[in-house]
Amino acid sequence: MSIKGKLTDVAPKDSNTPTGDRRVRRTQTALARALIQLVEERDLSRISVSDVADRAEVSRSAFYDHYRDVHELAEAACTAMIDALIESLPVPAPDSADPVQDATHSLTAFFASLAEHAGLYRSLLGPQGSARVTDHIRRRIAAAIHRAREATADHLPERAPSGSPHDVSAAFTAGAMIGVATDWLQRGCPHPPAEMAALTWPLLSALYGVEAGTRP
Amino acid sequence: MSIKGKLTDVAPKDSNTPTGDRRVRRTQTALARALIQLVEERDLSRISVSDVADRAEVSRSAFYDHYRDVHELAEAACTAMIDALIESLPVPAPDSADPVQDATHSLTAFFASLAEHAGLYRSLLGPQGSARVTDHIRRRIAAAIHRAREATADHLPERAPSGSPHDVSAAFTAGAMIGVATDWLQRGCPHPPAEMAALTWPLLSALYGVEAGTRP
DNA sequence: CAGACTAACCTACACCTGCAAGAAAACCGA
DNA sequence: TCGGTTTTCTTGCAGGTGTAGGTTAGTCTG
Repeated sequence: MSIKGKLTDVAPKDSNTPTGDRRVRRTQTALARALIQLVEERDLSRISVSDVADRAEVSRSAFYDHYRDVHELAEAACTAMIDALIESLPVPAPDSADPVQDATHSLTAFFASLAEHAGLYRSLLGPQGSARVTDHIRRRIAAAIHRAREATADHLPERAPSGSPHDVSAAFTAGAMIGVATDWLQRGCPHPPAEMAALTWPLLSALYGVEAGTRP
Repeated sequence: MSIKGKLTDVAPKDSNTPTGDRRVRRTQTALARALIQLVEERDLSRISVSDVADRAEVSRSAFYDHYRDVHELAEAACTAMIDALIESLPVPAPDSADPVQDATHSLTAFFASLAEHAGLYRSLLGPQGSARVTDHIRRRIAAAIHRAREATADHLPERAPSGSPHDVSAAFTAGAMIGVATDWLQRGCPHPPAEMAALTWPLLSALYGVEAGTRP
C-alpha cells in the first residue's frame, strides 16, 4: 500500500538526491523538525525563513540550498505524515465481509490522524496556510482514489465518458475530504473522530454506491 | 487611514464599505483593476504590493491604507465575481417542472463563469494562489448550500444526525466543488462547461438524492 | 589516508514588507 | 466659497526575501 515516501520525497530545487550524505540528511531533518515545531506555535504566514533556520541551528543560505521558500519546506516536511493520512482513507475492500465497518474504521483513523496533529494541519490548511500544501494534499488524495478505483473498476459502472482521462469524481471526492477536514479543524474538532466518520460515511457511500440502505 | 467611518460607526468593514468619497472609490477600484490585470499575466505569488500600486498609479502607502496585503485585496476584489459564481450553483427549485434540467443548466453557468475568468481563478485557486481566497470561497459556498438546504428542508430526508449543528455535508460539497473547479482549471479547461456540468451533476445528485426525471 | 567532491557557511546586494509620522491634496456639507 | 474632515502622498525605518560569488569544512571513495 505504501509509497516509499521518506522525509525528502519531494524534490527540492536542485538535484533530487535521495542522498546518503549525512550533512544533507542532518540539515533537512533539522529544518523539517524546526518548521513542524514552529507551525504548532503560530500561523504559517508568520513564520519566516530566518525563523526556521534559526530554530534549526542552520544558516539561512543553507535553507535556500534546499528549498525555495517556507511553503516548499512545508510540502516536503509533511509528506510522510500526509502519506500516512491518505493511507487511512477507506478503500473499497473487494473481499471484505463487512465493507461498511471497514470504511468507517478507516475514516475514523483518518480523522484521528488529523486530530493528532491538529495544530499543524489547521495551520497548513486554513486561510493563513499554504495553498501549495493544500493543493499537494488534494492531488495525492485524488491520485489515491483514482488508483483504488482502478483496482476495483470491474464492478463499478463507468460514470465518466470513455474518452475522458480527466477523473472528475476523484477531484470531487478529494476536494470534499479536504473541505470536511478543514472545516472540522477550524472549528476546533468539536466532534470526536468516530463521530466525524459516522457523519462523513453516508456522503461517501452515496457517491460510490456502496449499499448503505438509502439508495436504489 | 481611519478605522471608523464617521457616519456609520456600526459598519464593521472599512475597506469593503462603498464609501461616498470619490477618492476611496477611485483608489480601491484602481487597485482591484490592477490586481485583476496582473493576476491574468502571472502567478499571484509573483505579484507584489508595489506592482499593484504602480499599475494602479497609486502610492504604495495608499495600498496599505486599505488592505493588509495582496491576499486581502484579492479577497475584496473578487467578491462580486465570487458572489456571481456562487449564485450560479444549482439550488433545488421546489416548484420546477424539470429540476434536473435546471440543475445542469446552473452547473453549466457555474463552469462557464469559471472559464470566463480562467486565468484569474486558476491563479487564485492553484498551488501558487491564495489560501485565504480559497478558504473564503469555500465558506461562501458552504453557507449558500446550508441556506438552500434549510429553505427546502421539509422535503429532504435528513441524512445528518439531527443534533449536529456542524454542517458536515455543506463543507463536504463546498470542498468538492472547489476540488473539481481547481482541477479543471489547472488542466486548462479541457472539457466545455456543459460537459463538466454533465460530469458533475451525477455526483451532486447522488449526494442530495434528487432522482432524475421522477418529479413532475 | 589523501584527494576530490560538495554541502554548509559567509557576505553582499537589490528588492519587498509592513508600519508610522506628518505634509499636501481632495472631498463634502453648509 | 469656505472650513473642517478625510484621504493620499512623502519620507523613513527595521526587518525579511531571494540570489550570487566565494570560502570553509565535512563526507565519500579509491
